[in-house]
Amino acid sequence: MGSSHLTSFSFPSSERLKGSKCFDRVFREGYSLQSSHFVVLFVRNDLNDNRLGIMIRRKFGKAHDRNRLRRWIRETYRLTKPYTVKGFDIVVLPRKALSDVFTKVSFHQVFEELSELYKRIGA
RNA sequence: AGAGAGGGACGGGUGAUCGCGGGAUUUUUUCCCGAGGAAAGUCCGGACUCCAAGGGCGGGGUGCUGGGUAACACCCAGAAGGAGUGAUCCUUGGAUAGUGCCAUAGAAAAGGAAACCGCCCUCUCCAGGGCAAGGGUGGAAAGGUGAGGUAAGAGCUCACCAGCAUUGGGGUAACCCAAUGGCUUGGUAAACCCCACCCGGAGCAAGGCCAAGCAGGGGUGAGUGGUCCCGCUCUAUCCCCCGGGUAGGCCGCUUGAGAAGGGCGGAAACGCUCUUUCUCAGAUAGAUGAUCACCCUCGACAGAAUCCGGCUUACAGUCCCUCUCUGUCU
RNA sequence: GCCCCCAUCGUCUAGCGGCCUAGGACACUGGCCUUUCAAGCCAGAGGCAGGGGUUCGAACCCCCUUGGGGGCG
Repeated sequence: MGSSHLTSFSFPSSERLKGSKCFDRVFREGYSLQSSHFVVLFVRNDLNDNRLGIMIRRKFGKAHDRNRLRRWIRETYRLTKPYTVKGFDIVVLPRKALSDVFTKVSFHQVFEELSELYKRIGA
């Protein structure tokens, strides 16, 4: 019971989306969900798990801010894993509106917004 | 107490839970480590790797002097000039090797030439001659100030000052001091340049190995192409273009001009030496975050990507050391 | 990550350190013309990315910062 609880929140490297072919497939065939600050693209894969990819442009901000946003997106994915439908390749993109207000945004706001989008995957 | 000057250290802490990267132990867990003073800009200097092998040159860089260093455009000490009451700070080769430029204004902007308003003499005027003190122009006007001298003036003469040259002395040197001489020589080298010293080029996506796959394919060139560019020289069936195929894994990859402490040398930067001291990120879609509790001053700038030595830029706040000036009290 | 390049009116661009208070084209505004619009003519507004330095004087020369763009196995 304890071990299943541990694995449910983990984030191994097999659950990360790698390779430009995989990204191209999501962009070409995927469905999109949008909020005011994020775009989530997803497409069904042949695996039992989800795979998460994050794309943040250099234009978004300095390296420190890009790292922070990437960690927040991954943390949100990790914490909402038990409530998310399995078997999809997911790509998360920040929109331009986020980079303008990013210094004032907290983790909770990102978490609220992204977890809503994650729940709608596959619907 | 106030106002400053110089230099250094730190960059929230502790505990718990979940999660991530690496290593050790091993077959399943457990333990250990895990961003910065700037990791940044890529502005310099190296180490390292490749460029078939060379050769000088072009070209580039640095710029008071001496020392330190693997090396530097960095650091330390000193010199000259400038700013400040001061602690301190700022600047730095050569303009008598040559060339160029100095718009407008101004008479004249650099082989020593020139005269607009002027001054003086000859003189009725016209005109001729002497002069550069004063005015004016300009960022800058051909040494400055004072006295003598003169028709008026002028280094024409003299004194002092600035500057130049020579000689002597001190200092490793930049330079300083003294004497003598002739009376004088604009600014700009972050303009070309001269002098002294240094530099081959590209960069870890360098480069090497393995696996898979495609087509041992087609075309141009023979003094063309490549070694950063140009020229010379040397070498080779080589180079380039079009089209096609992969874009996976491993090595490089982190122990190093390393850190801490002690001793010695040195004025300092720094160097030498010892410790059975410490080992301190190594990812590759790219690891540090979230939650809870407590405390304080409620946390700025901001994230390693081959590695070091600097410089520069960004930065909330806290602490320490040395020194200066002003005011008050004893 | 490493290595380069660029920055001039709203846009595309000229520009020997002094002629530059920066020229031209399109676009914009106002006027003339036209019954009206377009075209044409006349006039106007609007810029050297920012900060230091060299120079008597910088769009131009030298540093630093910022913002764009490109190349690589």
